[in-house]
Amino acid sequence: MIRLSNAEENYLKVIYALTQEGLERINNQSIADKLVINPASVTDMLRRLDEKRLIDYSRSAGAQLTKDGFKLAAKTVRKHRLWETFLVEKLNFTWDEVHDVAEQLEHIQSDKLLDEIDKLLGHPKFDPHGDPIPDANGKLSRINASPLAEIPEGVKVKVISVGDNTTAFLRYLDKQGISLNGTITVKEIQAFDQSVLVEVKGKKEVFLSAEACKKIFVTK
Amino acid sequence: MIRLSNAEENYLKVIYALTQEGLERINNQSIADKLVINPASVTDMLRRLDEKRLIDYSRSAGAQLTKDGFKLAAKTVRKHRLWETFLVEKLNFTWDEVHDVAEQLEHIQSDKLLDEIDKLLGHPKFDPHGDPIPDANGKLSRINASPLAEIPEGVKVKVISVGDNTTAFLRYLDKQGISLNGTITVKEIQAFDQSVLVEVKGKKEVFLSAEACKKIFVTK
DNA sequence: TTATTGATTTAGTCTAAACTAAATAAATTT
DNA sequence: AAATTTATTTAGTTTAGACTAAATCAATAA
Repeated sequence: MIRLSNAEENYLKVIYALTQEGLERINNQSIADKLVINPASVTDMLRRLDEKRLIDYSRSAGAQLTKDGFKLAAKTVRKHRLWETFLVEKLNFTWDEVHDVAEQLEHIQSDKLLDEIDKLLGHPKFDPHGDPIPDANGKLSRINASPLAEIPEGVKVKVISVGDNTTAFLRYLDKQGISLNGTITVKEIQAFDQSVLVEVKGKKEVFLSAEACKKIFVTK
Repeated sequence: MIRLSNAEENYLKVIYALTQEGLERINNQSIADKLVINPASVTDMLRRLDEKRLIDYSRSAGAQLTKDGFKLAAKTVRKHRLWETFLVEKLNFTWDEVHDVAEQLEHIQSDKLLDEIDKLLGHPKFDPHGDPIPDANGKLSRINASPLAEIPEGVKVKVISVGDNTTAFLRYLDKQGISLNGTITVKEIQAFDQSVLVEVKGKKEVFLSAEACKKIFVTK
């Protein structure tokens, strides 16, 4: 197997993520935004990844993962999410503490380590943020979830995943009593700003901003 | 706390190790040998580490860890050895499989991670090779051990640690039936090459080369 | 003491991965 | 269609951390 640098893995991961998000064309700017780097740097790297046949890249078509690139990207994401799960399940981390550490751990090169962690955790399908963990072939379990922002008044739903893994957002959810698999009932959508009054776990009522509601994914 | 690069941590670790080995003067050449890099590169890095007040460096006196440098080096060693212990204790690694992975894991930056691993393992004092794990203050448990090469004929000893963590050496020991805490009786020291005939665990007799005997540390 | 050997440093080069500023190309708005 | 905005690329720079070759310094041996 090819040995990639951390930077290369991070680029592949971002292209993978943007692809999952359904972007029609992965352009340099969006990659630069995600990685918080200069677009000029992206041009360089995309050319190198194209050289290595990990992506197909052209100015007009943007970047697309090749078969090899997809496999490597999925593996990095798999590692990231397995490590996050491990940290929460085995080492008393909370869901808002795991992202940054997993960003480092995902670059550790050891198939045995990955397999043993997976085994220890019982081959989990979802990470602590509800994101699916790619299996060894890169295949994802999918759950059909909608953003809370699209749920009409009166409907009771279950929280399936969150679309923002930053400490700030997750602590905000903690404060509101919102956690994975918890239930939420939409009480009142405010017409003027799309914020939503919800009942959390059948108890307290809280307001969630429209922004927050786009990042909370739920199902019936 | 200061954030060091992996390379910087590796240099500090090597200086720490050479200091432990009792070298009177840590010179550029010995560092270059351990890291398998060019001595000219060492000069560069030692100056940078001196700049950062992690070592005191001069051509005549060589390199010495400062208080800060020592703390950081000990922490890296602590991480390395805790990870090795974790891999063996929790993830079914064998003692010959852990070194390279721990070389990567030792650079992960997360105090919580380190503390939780330590807690999970029950605050171990020694790693799978019998090397002492520095505590949070850099303090080492010491066991007075001698190389097997210095044990006279007829004496029965216990294996305490090994001075070479390479896969090759450890597999060799496995083959001979030698493991940590196992007993060895010195039967016959060969005059012509200092190789030693030993009885392992009161059963089979094997020959150990003089080289090997320098790397096996034992106690009575 | 001089010669030899070995260690260290200097000077210049290389690579990966970033940067800035300017130029060009493409897309959108007027 | 022209003007403006946005995206991309070019060209040149930077930094860390390595390299080589040559020069210098220090220690040891003849």
